[in-house]
Amino acid sequence: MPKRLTKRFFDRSVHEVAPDLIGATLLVNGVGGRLIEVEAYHQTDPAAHSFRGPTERNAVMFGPPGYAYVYRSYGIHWCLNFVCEAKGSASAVLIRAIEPTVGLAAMRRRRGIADERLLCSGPGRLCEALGITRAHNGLALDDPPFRLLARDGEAEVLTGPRIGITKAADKPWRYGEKGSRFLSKPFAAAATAIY
DNA sequence: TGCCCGATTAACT
DNA sequence: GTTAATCGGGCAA
Repeated sequence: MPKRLTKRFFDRSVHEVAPDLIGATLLVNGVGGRLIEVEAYHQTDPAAHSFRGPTERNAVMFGPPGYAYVYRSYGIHWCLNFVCEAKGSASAVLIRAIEPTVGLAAMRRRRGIADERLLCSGPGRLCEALGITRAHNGLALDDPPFRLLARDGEAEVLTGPRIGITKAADKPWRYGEKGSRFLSKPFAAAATAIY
């Protein structure tokens, strides 16, 4: 049986946690799937919400690791992050894509579409499919409604530039499963492979 | 206070 | 390829 991820798993550099999450299973109230694509953000990173210090929105990022940071994107969508590293380092992993495996009917109903590939491929889309809202901000990742299971075996992970940012756009802090059709965008052919 | 810009998405031309 | 939807934060006035 796959191992549950605890708060200790997240108490490491965000750049170690991010690739380790690829292939792990995320369920919210029993609905979800396999993590396919994530991005790392750190307080020293100009693209991070925490870069300019704590605000009401990003307060969870400044707390202990192993908790969910959920924020409103473009005033419309929700986006889910996992807080990493020791309290105060204000780093987090943005969850960008999931391969839906459990609760397909619930996800299709929430998204209003049938196409499996588009159910959870994108940070806003997966939050809609999993029913994630502001109510999940600050909740522990090792307790219900969350359920996180370590990946079973190895994964081929690619890295490349993050999506949709203008600051620090050159940093290769996007991580994703090689060849997955559930990526929000494919990786460049020259993307570095790590395991 | 007002204005601009986003870690986005779907529906346009 | 372009644009609307819509809200929190940053910053100028």
